[in-house]
Amino acid sequence: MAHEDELTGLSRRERQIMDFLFQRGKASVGEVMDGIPNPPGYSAVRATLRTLEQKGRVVHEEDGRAYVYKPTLRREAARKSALTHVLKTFFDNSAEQAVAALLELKGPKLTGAELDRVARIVDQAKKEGR
Amino acid sequence: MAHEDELTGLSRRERQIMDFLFQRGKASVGEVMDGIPNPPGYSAVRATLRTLEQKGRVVHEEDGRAYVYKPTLRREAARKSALTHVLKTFFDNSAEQAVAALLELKGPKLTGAELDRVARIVDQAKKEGR
DNA sequence: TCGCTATTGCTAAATTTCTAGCATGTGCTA
DNA sequence: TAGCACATGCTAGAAATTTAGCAATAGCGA
Repeated sequence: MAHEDELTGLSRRERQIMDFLFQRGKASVGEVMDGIPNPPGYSAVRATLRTLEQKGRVVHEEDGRAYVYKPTLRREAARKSALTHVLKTFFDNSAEQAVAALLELKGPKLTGAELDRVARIVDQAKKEGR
Repeated sequence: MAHEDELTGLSRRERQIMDFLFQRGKASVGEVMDGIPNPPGYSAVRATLRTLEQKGRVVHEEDGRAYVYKPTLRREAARKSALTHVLKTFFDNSAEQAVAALLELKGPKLTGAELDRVARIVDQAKKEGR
């Protein structure tokens, strides 16, 4: 299960930076530095990114002279992995409870239209289920 | 925003152990050791737990001679914090997308009854929303 | 009671993470 | 062309994490 370490195998900074990259999709060293709270110096960010590349978590492409980094794991897969982990850790693997918490989290900020779309998603799942 | 560090401020082992504690509710040193993958020795687990206690993340009570540790953050709050983070990092803060991914994740393993309950939750949210 | 086992307290060392800074190269512009 | 701005590669030191091991104590069964 090489998957297990997908989430746990990173140090603090590494994870912080990975999260930012997943959020953004891709970013240069400077963008990472500006984007994370309590950032270290430029060199430190570079070094961490280099480590992540060595670990196979990110790749870089060149944009002019500058490197732009992006995660190797597709967003789709990363989402799946993250949700699985949260589900297992905090919700006893109950999707039902997780959905409830999710809706409550957003609370009044969820519009009726959004809820309608969610309802449709649930409906869809039900049809496919049988 | 002392909340920000709620998730990021922990080292690798610390997070791994915290996750386990959230999952279990509470656990002794031995249980932690048996419960996590690639566990270090007994002493290492103890030391980490002590650190976590010092950081205020767990407390211990005594069960006979043995210490039993549990998170200080209530499960409710921990759930909220974890979901918020996942939502922000992987779903552009879209609860809708997250619900979709959640249902897809479980896929065929979701029973019709469970989906019904989810549907009811959505309905409920809709009513409260206006 | 005696010895065995399990547990904690503590100390210290190995390893990893985190960071800064210098050397170097490249393009841009005055 | 000379100098500035900005990027990378690299090295090495500081700080934090992770780990092991020894001493001491308490319970429990033979």
